[in-house]
Amino acid sequence: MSIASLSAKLIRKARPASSRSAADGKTTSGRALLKGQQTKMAIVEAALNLATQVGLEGLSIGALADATHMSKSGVFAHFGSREELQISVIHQYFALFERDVFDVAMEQPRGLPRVKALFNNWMKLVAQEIQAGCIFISGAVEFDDRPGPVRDALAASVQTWLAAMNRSIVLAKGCGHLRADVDEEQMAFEIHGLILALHYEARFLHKPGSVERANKGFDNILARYGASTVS
Amino acid sequence: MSIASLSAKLIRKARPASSRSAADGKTTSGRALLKGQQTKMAIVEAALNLATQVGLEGLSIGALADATHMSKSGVFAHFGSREELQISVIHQYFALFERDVFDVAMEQPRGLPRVKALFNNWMKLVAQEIQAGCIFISGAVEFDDRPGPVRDALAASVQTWLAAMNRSIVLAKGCGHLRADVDEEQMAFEIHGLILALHYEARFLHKPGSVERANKGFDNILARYGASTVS
DNA sequence: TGCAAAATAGCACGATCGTTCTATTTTGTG
DNA sequence: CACAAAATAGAACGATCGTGCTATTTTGCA
Repeated sequence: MSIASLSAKLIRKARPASSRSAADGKTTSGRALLKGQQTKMAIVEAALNLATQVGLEGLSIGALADATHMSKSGVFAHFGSREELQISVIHQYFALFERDVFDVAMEQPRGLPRVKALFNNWMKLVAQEIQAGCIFISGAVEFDDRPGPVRDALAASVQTWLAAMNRSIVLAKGCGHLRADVDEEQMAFEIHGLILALHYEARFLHKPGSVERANKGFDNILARYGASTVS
Repeated sequence: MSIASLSAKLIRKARPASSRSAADGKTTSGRALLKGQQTKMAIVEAALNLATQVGLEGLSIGALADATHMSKSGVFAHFGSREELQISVIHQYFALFERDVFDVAMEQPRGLPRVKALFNNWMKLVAQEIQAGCIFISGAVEFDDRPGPVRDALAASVQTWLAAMNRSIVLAKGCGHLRADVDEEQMAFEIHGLILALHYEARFLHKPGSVERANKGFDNILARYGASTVS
């Protein structure tokens, strides 16, 4: 099940290759990819690596050409514009997020276990991004004042993910794992804040113990919103 | 009293003019400024306005020259390099932060009232920055992977402010306004998260009700950390 | 295997950037 | 008022950027 089941086709449009098989040149249906699509996937992957370091705005076609040992025009031809490249990177990151954070958590039963799993996976990703940067966070700053298709794609991805997080909280409340008077939006807001504070203090300020503080903050939130005695 | 009393001379170095009088051409000592320093202040002010919209990295000397009706080289001569311009903007923003957030709050008695005032002023600034952007937040993303003097100046400013916030919490604990077992760093971390979530959800996602949620989050934090019955 | 089509490279363009150098104007002061 | 110094303008530089155009190479299929 994908996050997009919440708001179908919001994200996935005209994405030719599956998001699962990363670089083996096969789709989920097993059909071999054309050479062009294969290298395009490799380019997008390299672009994502680059963007996590320099941001979506810092992503340049020249640097990407060097990283992939291709010519500028060779890279460019796959996208037709820099904006399209940025959007591809956003979709790629969304797919990664879906796989590493969402899908794994969905194996947990609905309710508090799933909420916890979503948070923990999210934490795990952001914690490893202390070295690499999260384009959902850096992109928000880069495009908050810049309307256009890139901003739209980014906002749609983020909103889809936040909606998924929200929905898991609603389900947990429905299961009786959270207090009946819980404001789900409020709880999601506070959790989001913990992630952002972790990213800020660990990645920018290099403050030690940030991961522990984010985890402790989540415990505090659960203690406030959780129904009496749930582990 | 200035924030810098916490870590003296960490921020202020070789800042020729006072940060108080913004554009009247007088220093606090009353001595008239030379024309050059006057226009430099005007440039920095315009640069800050620009930077809140396009970020420190998006700040270009050409655009700044247009905004101030000057020539590129005329603007440039005041700083000698773009980095120095960026650092000037950071110092200017820090001064604004000090005046609007810190100094006003210091009029409150130490303890919970001062902590609340610091948060409320901070909120007020970030809330109005929903339209304009906060360079302490955007700058963190832009320079988290880019070592150098600009990053150093930014990190020093932010750390000075966060230390001030932290100190006010320590004092509140000392006053008995907070529970004796409060982890001040943890509390500051969670508050920082609320501000960051507000900036993210309101400015980037345009989600309504974010200000209220940040305020509610602060109430929740106080409810958890506050000593029994304090208004 | 041959051939059209797809993929990639090479090159050049206009624009914008930070910066430098030199000339001109403006300022402050003896 | 005069004159040195400070402030500003103007033009040009090398670099980098996204992008378009045209060859050349590579691919996949009949």
